[in-house]
Amino acid sequence: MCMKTNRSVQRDTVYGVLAGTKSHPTAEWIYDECRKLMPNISKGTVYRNLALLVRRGDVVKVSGDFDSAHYDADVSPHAHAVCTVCGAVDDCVISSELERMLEEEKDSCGYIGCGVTFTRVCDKCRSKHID
Amino acid sequence: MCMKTNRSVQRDTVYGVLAGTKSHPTAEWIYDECRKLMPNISKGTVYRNLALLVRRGDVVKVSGDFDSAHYDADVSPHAHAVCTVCGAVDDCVISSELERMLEEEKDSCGYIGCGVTFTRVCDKCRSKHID
DNA sequence: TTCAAAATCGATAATTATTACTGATTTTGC
DNA sequence: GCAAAATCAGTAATAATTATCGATTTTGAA
Repeated sequence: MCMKTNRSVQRDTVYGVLAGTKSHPTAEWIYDECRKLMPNISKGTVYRNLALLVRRGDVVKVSGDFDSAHYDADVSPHAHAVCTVCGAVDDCVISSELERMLEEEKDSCGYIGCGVTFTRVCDKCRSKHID
Repeated sequence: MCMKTNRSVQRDTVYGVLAGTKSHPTAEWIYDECRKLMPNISKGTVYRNLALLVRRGDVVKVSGDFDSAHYDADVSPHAHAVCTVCGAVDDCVISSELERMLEEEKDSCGYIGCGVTFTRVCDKCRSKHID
């Protein structure tokens, strides 16, 4: 059983599904994927374990404006780009200089975490809307 | 009627209430305040106008992890500090150097907006939890 | 000013995401 | 091996937000 998720095979599955994608999925998507591996896992179990993993710092919720929460198993400091049309979330490489400054700001003010979210219209949505 | 909100007195009220506070309130709080000024404004009207003001760029949703959305009439680029215990949102002064770098990143990548959210335990919550 | 078209409203119903509850099952640590 | 603690599946409940709809208000051209 995975070091990070020990004590339940369901928790291991939830974490494994999330860690295996770069799509920053919702709880619903994670639930669907988990059911492919473990057909009668319940939605409550997915929510409960996601909340626990977030509490433990093994998973982060993506900061942004969504109808439903998005999760990320990559807890290293990095920014996200969110499409204002379809809501898709992508990782966003920022300069190490900017990253350093954010870390410094965080540490000097005693903050726990920092989320940076840029908004945009993604390529897919832009190519559809040829206004 | 206000330049930014024209076409409806209800919209003007919603915007006025939001612009008159620095508390980054939820739709529910805004609704309660609006009712003090206009007792039979409906909740749907508050939600509809907030969504419209966000679409027009006169209001922003605060980026973060909340049970319900928080709004801000200050659309200038600035960061927020969110308490992980009570959810309170405060403005967060960041260095002009950091602000400049975020603007640069935004512009060079063609992003529309940028939200920076630090997490922390606020003074009020810290003083209660003397663990 | 007048009046039809467009926008907006209040009220309420419906939807959706998330959380809470419960008795059964699994895991842990002695 | 076994009792205590943790977790589960399933389901019910809650809370935030959106959709609908007939009535009212606002707009803009005649």
